[in-house]
Amino acid sequence: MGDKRLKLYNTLTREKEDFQPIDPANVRMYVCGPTVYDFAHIGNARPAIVFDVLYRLLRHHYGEAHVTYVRNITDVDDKINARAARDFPDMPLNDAIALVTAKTSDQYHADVKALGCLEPTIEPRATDNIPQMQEMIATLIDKGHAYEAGGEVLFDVTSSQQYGELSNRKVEDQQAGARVAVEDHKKNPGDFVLWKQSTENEPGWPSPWGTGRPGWHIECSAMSERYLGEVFDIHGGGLDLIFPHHENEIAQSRCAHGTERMANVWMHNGYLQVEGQKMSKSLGNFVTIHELLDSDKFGGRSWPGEVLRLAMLMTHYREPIDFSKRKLEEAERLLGKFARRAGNASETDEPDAEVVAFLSDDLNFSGALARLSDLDGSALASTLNLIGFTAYRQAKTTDVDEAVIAERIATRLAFIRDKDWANADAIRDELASSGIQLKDGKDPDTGDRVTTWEVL
RNA sequence: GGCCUCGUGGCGGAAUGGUUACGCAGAGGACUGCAAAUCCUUCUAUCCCGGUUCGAUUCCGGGCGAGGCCUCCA
Repeated sequence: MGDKRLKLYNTLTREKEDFQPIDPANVRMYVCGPTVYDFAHIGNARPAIVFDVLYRLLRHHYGEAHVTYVRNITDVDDKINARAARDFPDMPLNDAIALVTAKTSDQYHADVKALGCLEPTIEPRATDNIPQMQEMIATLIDKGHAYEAGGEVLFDVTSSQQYGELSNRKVEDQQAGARVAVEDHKKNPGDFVLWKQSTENEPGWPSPWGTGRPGWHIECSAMSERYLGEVFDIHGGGLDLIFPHHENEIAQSRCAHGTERMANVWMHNGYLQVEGQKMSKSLGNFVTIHELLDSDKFGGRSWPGEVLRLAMLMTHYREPIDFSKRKLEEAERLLGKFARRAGNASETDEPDAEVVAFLSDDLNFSGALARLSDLDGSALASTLNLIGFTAYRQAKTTDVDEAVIAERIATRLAFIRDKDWANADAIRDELASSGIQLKDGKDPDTGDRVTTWEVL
């Protein structure tokens, strides 16, 4: 039976299973990363955050040195080409592409860092793995799973008995649907591109099938093999990738390697909506991570990265999430409460076992959250640290002069002793306007007023 | 047309074959000169119809409703 420490829902079997690593000394996870043609939107933030929590949890269970997390960057894609041509029409296409991919991937790194995500162990780029892809394509041709036609190399979906297993689709049904573009050179409408020839100014690499570029699916198969082996533990991504992307990855890898599976556990996060509607450019509710963090485009203000992180985690990763200002506000209040309860405690304790147990049950973050409310001090700080919250306490403590505040508090207390409420309240308002919130308490022994403060 | 999810209180959101977590909001209270913070108490819920069962929100079937994929969108 499986390892009882962790249960994960597996899209392949549609069941929650005990997780059993192939090699506990090296637990291997692959997550589909961004295609760098445009800044990541808040929907893209969800898999980054969800699988970051899983990565941290795996490291907790198996040890930091025993988990390998690969998240790719797709930097060869026709959408990138189109964007580069649009944005830099006067530049040679390949130079424009380099500019677009560099700028976009830099922003992506800044975005996910602000969201509290650890860097993956390895972040391969598609363009650095072209030989690996070509090798896999050659193998697929040799084994009769792929063929050349019309200047392309195509995967023959009828060559794999199990094609459709992940998405529960049958090749015949696809044909019946007839919405797949039928192209003359394809043997079957569902056949997909492994390699396509490039024109002179499109990005291209020499190959036995002409100078060209890889199809979208082959890169993940090639890179996961290179860094994680032919069969690995967990493959993650968004729900919308189940078909065709993941289905095709599985077909490629399984057929090239002759293995029963590509990854043992397939995990998919649910979709995101904004204020009850699908996010789309036409509705005008399309928001990038960058805009949420650094502009007032969403809800009329900017939001700290950890607020976005917490808001994203408040809904179970497999459920659809309705992203809203109200949710962000609730997350922010909660983080503020955590900051007060954690105080200045160090993060040296072991993370709370109950929280770990909740998370280990297919990332039940809501249960974990309920338990977090019972914790304080170091236990709270350490547990929050485990799931990637560290900035919530320091974020806003810059730029305050404690001596000045102490002086103001003393002055106010003197006014209060004289029952000069007007002057006392003036000081409180003055500090409030500069972001300092005073809190009056009572010394339990003497009964004297004790005033503390925090940054709003 | 095929396939996949999901329907829990005002909102968010867990869990469960037998007292329905928790958070936010609301109400009341303690504390306070007034606030803020904190603490205590408290009102609201399992879409509809069948079936299995001693008992279903949970399992099964049907219905209704919502969303998604089938088009190189996480």
